[in-house]
Amino acid sequence: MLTERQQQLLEFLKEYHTNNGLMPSTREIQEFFGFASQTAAVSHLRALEKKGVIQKVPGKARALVFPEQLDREEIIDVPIYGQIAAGMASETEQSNEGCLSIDIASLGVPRSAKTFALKVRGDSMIDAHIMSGDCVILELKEPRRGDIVAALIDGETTLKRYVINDGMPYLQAENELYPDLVPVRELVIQGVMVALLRRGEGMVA
Amino acid sequence: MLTERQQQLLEFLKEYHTNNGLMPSTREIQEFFGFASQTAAVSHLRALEKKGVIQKVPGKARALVFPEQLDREEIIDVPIYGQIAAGMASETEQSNEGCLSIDIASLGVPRSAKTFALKVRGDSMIDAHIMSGDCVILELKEPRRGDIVAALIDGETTLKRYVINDGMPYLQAENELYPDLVPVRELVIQGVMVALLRRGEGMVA
DNA sequence: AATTGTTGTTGTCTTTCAGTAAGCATATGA
DNA sequence: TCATATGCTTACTGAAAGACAACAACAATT
Repeated sequence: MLTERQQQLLEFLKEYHTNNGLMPSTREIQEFFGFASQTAAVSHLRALEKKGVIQKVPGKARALVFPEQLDREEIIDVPIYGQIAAGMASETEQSNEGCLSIDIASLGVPRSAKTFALKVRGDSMIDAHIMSGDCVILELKEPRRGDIVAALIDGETTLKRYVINDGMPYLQAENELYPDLVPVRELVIQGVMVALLRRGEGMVA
Repeated sequence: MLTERQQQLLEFLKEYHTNNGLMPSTREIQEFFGFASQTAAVSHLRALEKKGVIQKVPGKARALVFPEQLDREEIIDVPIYGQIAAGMASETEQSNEGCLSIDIASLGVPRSAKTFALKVRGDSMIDAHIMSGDCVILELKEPRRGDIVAALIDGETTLKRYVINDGMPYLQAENELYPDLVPVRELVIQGVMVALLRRGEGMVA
């Protein structure tokens, strides 16, 4: 549908946008492609708009938008703090190992929610269908009974189910091989699981 | 850290950006807040930049960026076509039920990959820890043995493991209660699973 | 043979827009 | 008390940037 030249232009727009967070002006496009005239860029943009791959807002500077960006939900950036059951001494230690960017609608959390992510290590939650290597997204909020939580228990963080029995909260593994973590000295809930992201093709049983 | 007025300004910037896909000019900010001067907007922006919540590119029009947007990976929009094992007559029938926007690094697919998503219905893949209600992300590519695939088999689409035995490909459920889908009349692979998104807090066992 | 789309050119015009100077009142912390 | 941050005002400048007119060569259709 797009010609080769138009494809090149679109690619430049995308690259410029991801690098700079804004759109190039027509003269910047002109310069990049070595046009002698600014009008060349303009007419190319017109062609791209006609084919629907960009939208222009007339009269405004750098006012090009990708249509898909417009009807996209708001994106939030969930920091990945590290691995669970493998450290994470305290909440403040943010060993920021990258970010997970996803739209709020798919995550299903309010816009104001404080969220973070942890990579799961171990199979203590396998019966809740949480595998080793999965990335769990947690929200900072009060847990309700039955929630899966990341908890700091006696110095170490684990992912377990939060259960209340006779008014006594404790942690339950979802694997018969693991014992419940009954009455504890200290129990600090660090986050409540709200979503899970599994990645990778080599999903061998 | 931010004053109330600065918070209002930031909120306006975000709202304007999500609505229009670009940043407001200083004069548009002025107009929105009813300032008599454009300089008021400028100095507010300067304050916001000093506090690190926005970045300005000097000399360029509408050149405000949110820092988190800059070090963000590229976002791709994965269309959700519908439910699996519940229809989807053909590949072209895109009953677009929203979109899942996520950064490519977290998805783990190349930028050029053709992807789509399906909501899982049923528990035939429960032993591969794919639950009913999960959202599987699939890529349009050739399956390799052991991959989990969405396949059109005799008119209906299902999510199964792709197995080759004696040069004969067939589909295997990951649940003892379900039979293998052995030699078939037609076997069209619609996508290979590359990721999975589980959502919702009520993750009761 | 005629029309439309692509890919350009030279020029010109006008608006948008960022940036600065200079000033003023009110808070807030050192 | 003095400096600094906040939250504005009026007035001006000049570059940045969009838009248009007119033209031209070369496809690809119709």
